[in-house]
Amino acid sequence: MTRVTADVSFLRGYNQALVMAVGRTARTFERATVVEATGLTPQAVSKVIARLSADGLIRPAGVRRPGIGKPAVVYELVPDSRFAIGAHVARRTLRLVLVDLAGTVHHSAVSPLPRDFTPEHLLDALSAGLDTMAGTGDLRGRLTGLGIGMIGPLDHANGLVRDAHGLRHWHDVPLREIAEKHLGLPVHLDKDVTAGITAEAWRHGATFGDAALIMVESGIGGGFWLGGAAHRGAHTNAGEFGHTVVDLTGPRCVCGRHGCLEIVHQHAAEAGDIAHAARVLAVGVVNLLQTLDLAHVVLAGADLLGHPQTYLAAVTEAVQADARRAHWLTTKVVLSSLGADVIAAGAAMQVLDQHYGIPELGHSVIVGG
Amino acid sequence: MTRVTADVSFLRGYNQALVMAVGRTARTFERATVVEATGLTPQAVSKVIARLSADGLIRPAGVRRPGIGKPAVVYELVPDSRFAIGAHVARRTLRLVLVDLAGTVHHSAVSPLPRDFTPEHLLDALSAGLDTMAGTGDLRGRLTGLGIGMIGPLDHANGLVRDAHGLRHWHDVPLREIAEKHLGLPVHLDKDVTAGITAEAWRHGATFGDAALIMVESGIGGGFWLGGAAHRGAHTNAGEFGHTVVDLTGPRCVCGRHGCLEIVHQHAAEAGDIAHAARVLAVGVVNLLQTLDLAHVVLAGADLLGHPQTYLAAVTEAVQADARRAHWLTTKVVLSSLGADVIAAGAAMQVLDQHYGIPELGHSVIVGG
DNA sequence: AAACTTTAGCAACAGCGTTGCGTAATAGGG
DNA sequence: CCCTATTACGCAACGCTGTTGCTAAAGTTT
Repeated sequence: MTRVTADVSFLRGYNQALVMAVGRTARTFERATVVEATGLTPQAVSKVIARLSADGLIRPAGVRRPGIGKPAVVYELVPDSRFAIGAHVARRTLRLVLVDLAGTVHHSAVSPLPRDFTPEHLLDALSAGLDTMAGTGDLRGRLTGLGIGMIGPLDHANGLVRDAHGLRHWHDVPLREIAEKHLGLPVHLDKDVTAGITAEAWRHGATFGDAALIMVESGIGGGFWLGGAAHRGAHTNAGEFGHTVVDLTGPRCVCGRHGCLEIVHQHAAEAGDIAHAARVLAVGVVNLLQTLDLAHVVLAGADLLGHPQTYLAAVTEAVQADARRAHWLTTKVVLSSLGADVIAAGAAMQVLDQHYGIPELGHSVIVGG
Repeated sequence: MTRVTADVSFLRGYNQALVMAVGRTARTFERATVVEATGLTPQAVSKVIARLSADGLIRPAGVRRPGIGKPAVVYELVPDSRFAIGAHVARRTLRLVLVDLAGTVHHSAVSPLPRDFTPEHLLDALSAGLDTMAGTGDLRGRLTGLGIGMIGPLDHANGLVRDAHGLRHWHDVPLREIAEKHLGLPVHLDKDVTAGITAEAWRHGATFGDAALIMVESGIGGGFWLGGAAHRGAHTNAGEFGHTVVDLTGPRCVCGRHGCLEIVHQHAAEAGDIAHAARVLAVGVVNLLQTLDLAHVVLAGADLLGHPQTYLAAVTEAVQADARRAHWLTTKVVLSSLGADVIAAGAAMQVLDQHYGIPELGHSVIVGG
């Protein structure tokens, strides 16, 4: 267990991050906007704004005349002041995206990976992709790092791929370390679904409540945003949502149990009954709501996005049927606005978040073993 | 949404809480212990210790002679320097406990509540119980408040009971407000299961990882401790774990869905097959582990504690069978050490936690509607 | 008695947000 | 044209935090 001590530099980072969050959410903002959103005094906001301006992260963008009195200075985030590259490592493909400080995806590219690719294969593909991305513009000094969203299981805290599902050459690979050495960039490693939900949270800003990203793509996974941060669990293994039992008498799943959401859904989909498959998924989603009480559910993944309206309708209907019992149970169900880029973009945003997001405090890590 | 700003007073409270957590976990401690546990400088710890000593929260408890050099001063928490009273409001009973700063339960008392009791009934029972508790010793100035753990749904942030299950007279009752007025004490209101998991976390200290309290008592509920804090969800409605579907073709539940964990479990229990009921519950627990990746599972509730070893064995077996796939997936399953007091004690500890626990920051509240 | 080791704490310091108050910039009224 | 009200901004002093540098205290060992 590690525990971060709180000193004055934490205050600096924390309040700075609050202002950045305002800038990311609102297109433009002024001092009074931040004061209201954060509860800081105007004077404190002035100091923070001065620091951020000096770093080139925000800039004045005109004035607003309040009718009477001195005009207010309007600021805006400088989106292209910082960039990060995100990678989505799937079983057969590598997707790379370039994301700016505002969370906008600038470039997106997919390249195939060899069947049963090795760490070396991946590093070469990353290296080549990074060169292409960096070649599209002069990013020197503005590139904060590379985020990798990958299938698990893995160990986020130590940057270790434990035993990636369906990949033979990935047992206890210290991917973060070797990638940093090979690429000369800070690297952040996380589960694909966790990266994905970070993308949604980063773009929505501080008002984003507890949420889940439901991903259907060669399996069913869930990424969680709880209490203002990504939830990874005790061993970075949260999100194996597809392997929750929804049918005690159902068919045997690859995981050894019977009637997992994933196998029941798969049978329905393979039978061609997508509507039924979507309703099965919806049962699982309502199970999540009962357990975690979420404000947002975001749907993503290639298999799901192949029939977006079918899934959206089924899940929305099930959620509303359940919420009908209580008027205050409001949960928004949406399709991911980033589409197929959501994992890679989220991985990039995790890197940006490490620098310009709310710093973590009292972070306890239990390393299993 | 409200967002708390970070200022120097936050630092004070935060680091103070770190020291208090050390004192609560370890029976005795010295300056060097805190330095290692928190990462603070020795000098900073000295200042914090001086403040806490002045408040009477900790005191010197001898010296340790390191063999060579100046002896180190050994400190200890002063358990009876602060107290809180906790209430567990169930459908037919009210349980009250007196808890000290160390988390020790001093007195526990159960009194019956009339069928379909009203808010007035409860206030009278609370009032009478508090007088008895306070009469057992002079608590003036040392009683920090009353915590209430109650069946939901309720609104934790606003201290409102929305519509307590099975109680007719409890629709939108501002219980926190009227109880504070009636009793002249600060009152904290939360769901029973959330209070329960707080008890476990408070007693285990900072090393307590992600955890769940599984409660089987006229229904099945779950309380969650995630990322170092209680997880309540977007509308204080997290934990309706009993109403997750585990059998798509199962019997219809009171909630309207089919094959909820609660109804399937209930059928098995009513048939007298407790071992089978326990295995059904275990399926639900493993579902939780798959979703949330927990480090601890705590079992509680009157119905479960009537057959403690049966349930403990079934859940432990299921968890280990699942973890067998990966050596690093370690989850501890235990029975609640506080037994029947866990909810009431946890409610009391929530009050203590508000004063002497880690202050929350960046806490966003979404009020549904 | 002198040297060494370990622990404790005083004093000065840098950096944070806050407070008090003066200044800049605009519109409207006399 | 000038004055006033209004709105926004920022300098300067302040209180408080944890940090740093250094000294003092209280033991054991030689």
